[in-house]
Amino acid sequence: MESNTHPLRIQIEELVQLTDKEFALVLEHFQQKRFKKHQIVLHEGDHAPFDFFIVKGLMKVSRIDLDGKEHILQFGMENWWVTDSEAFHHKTPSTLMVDCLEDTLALAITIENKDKLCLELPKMQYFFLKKATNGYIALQKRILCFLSSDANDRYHNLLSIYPGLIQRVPKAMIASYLGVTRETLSRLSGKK
Amino acid sequence: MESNTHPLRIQIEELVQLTDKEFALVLEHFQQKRFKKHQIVLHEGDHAPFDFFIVKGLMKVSRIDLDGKEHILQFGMENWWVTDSEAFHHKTPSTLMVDCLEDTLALAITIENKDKLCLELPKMQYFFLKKATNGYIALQKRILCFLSSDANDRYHNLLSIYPGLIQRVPKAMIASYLGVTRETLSRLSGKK
DNA sequence: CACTTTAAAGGACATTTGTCAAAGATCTGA
DNA sequence: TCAGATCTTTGACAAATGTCCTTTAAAGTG
Repeated sequence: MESNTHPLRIQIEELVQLTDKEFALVLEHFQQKRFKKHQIVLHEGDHAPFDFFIVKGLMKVSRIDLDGKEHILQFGMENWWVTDSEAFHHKTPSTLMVDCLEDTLALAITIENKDKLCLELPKMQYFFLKKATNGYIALQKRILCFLSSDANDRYHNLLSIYPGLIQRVPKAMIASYLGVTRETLSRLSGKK
Repeated sequence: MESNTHPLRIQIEELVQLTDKEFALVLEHFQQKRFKKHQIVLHEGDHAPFDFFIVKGLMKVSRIDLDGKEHILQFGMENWWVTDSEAFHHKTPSTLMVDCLEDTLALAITIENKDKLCLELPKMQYFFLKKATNGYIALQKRILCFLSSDANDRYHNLLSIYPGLIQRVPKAMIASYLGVTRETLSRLSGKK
């Protein structure tokens, strides 16, 4: 892949500029991973050795509750970062499951390499700080959506956050992300 | 206040060690602010010039929706950080309101001083990165709570996140934080 | 202390959402 | 292409929650 058009480089350079050499250094800290559709990337209870930058494909992060119902915390498509954040950063057993909804190509980084990269290239610590801050803001918005919007509004909000997702994911999973049953989501479809 | 027992220093030193001189430098980037109960610290639509570290007192962050209903995104008591994150970091007009539930003493930092401090003292950038990451993890947990728990579970979850809050805040506000009406919360009180 | 405001709880009823069941539609792999 | 699996929609009913209202208690104010 041409370095200048590498999706990871494009994302980083939205926040900080890198030389070719610096980006090469960044890439050295990642390993490329391929997963097949339906493959489980992280089992609940396991340690989470990687944070994944998705180059191509689609993953989901979810939890199965005591009644066997799946609750979807996050979808990850191209250019999204996906992991169990708590397990990854705190080295605790994962409470979430990560699996693939499509064949997926990802760049994987360990917490050790992430810390090392931040020390070697302080720009990258700035990059990760901005990404964490923006992630925090995005989750605040999702919470406000739970507080103030009904399922219909949340559905339309989802469409704007994940353009194209609706064509790639069963509606039952969309419902799970929204916190309603598939029946409720189905009844919503009639409404604007 | 004795420097070694300053609440801000205690919080920072949970993640990075500081010399007396370094902590003095940190403090130089903040200004002390006092607010009275019911005082509005940030009006919706205004710019958010400060992130507040609460030394003493209690604030809330909320939004009033089109029907006039208040939705509470966050409470901030001692040692919590409070602002409209999006408005503060992106310098956009605030979409949230911040006000005081008690007389409050806070340390206020501007985004310019925060950036400057991170450059002067890279440890502090690391500190803010860890805080942002932990904040992200906490919000993920709150979202999972919305997805998988009923209001009763969310209520007990709130009690564990904000010990002592229940004694300081009207139940109607607790209900607003949980995303239910005060009547529903009242019915819950009977259940374990 | 008296007075006003605010908070809490509960009842009655309407609305929303979940649950369970069934049927049709779509996708998928041999 | 066919047959099984998965997905989506719909209906009937139950459960949860919201809305509106009243009553009582508690807190704040002059």
